[in-house]
Amino acid sequence: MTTQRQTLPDFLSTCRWAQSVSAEELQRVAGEIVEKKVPNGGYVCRRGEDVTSWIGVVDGLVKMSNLSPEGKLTTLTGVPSGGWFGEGSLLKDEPRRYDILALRDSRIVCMPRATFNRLLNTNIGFNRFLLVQLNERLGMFIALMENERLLEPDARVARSLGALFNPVLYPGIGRQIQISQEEIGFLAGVSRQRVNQALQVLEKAGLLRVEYGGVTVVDLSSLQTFGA
DNA sequence: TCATTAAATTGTT
DNA sequence: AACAATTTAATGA
Repeated sequence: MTTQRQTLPDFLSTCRWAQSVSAEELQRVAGEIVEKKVPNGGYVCRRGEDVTSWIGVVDGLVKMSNLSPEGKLTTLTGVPSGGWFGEGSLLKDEPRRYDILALRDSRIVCMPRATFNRLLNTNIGFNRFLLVQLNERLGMFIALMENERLLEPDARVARSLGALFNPVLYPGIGRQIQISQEEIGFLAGVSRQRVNQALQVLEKAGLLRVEYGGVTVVDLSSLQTFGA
């Protein structure tokens, strides 16, 4: 495992929203952010909780999921390293609507609501970032619906994986991601067996490499448009 | 460091 | 869903 210990300032410098924040302000923000480690399978936050912060993934992978009253688990989306989420719940001032689970040991940072609001009230660049982020996510969910309705399993797997490498939402993510085929199945809405089959097809097509417990993307744009 | 074992993940039916 | 094979992680000599 390449467990590189990235410092908080290092991480923040890779975040797009930080580009529009002055050095002094960023330092102040860094001091207000709380770091925490969440073990594989642990909760980053739970449905129904008060939303007290905006959440960033320094290293790791988390998923938003929802447990229905009948006990059916649905995975909505995954957030890899470099991603921030929860701005929707902060802006709406409502309890968190989904469980966030770590898919592997993850380093998480929490920006307190007060800090988030200060940036919102004082920094136009930050507001513009949020617009772009919300717009990008909206596009992602629309594409997701399209995928589920129109595409065959190979393409669903390809595009679900491709979405994890969205450069706008998750900048700085490499080409490799650690995720089990079972979890890819949850994200793509197909069985683990079918994921295995699809990954082999995609590997033969030269779009990615299959590894134990993860994949490395070789041709991202082809992956994101597979089946078009 | 090496060997053994358990746990996780993959590949196939 | 079940099973065997493979890879990794953990343990202790």
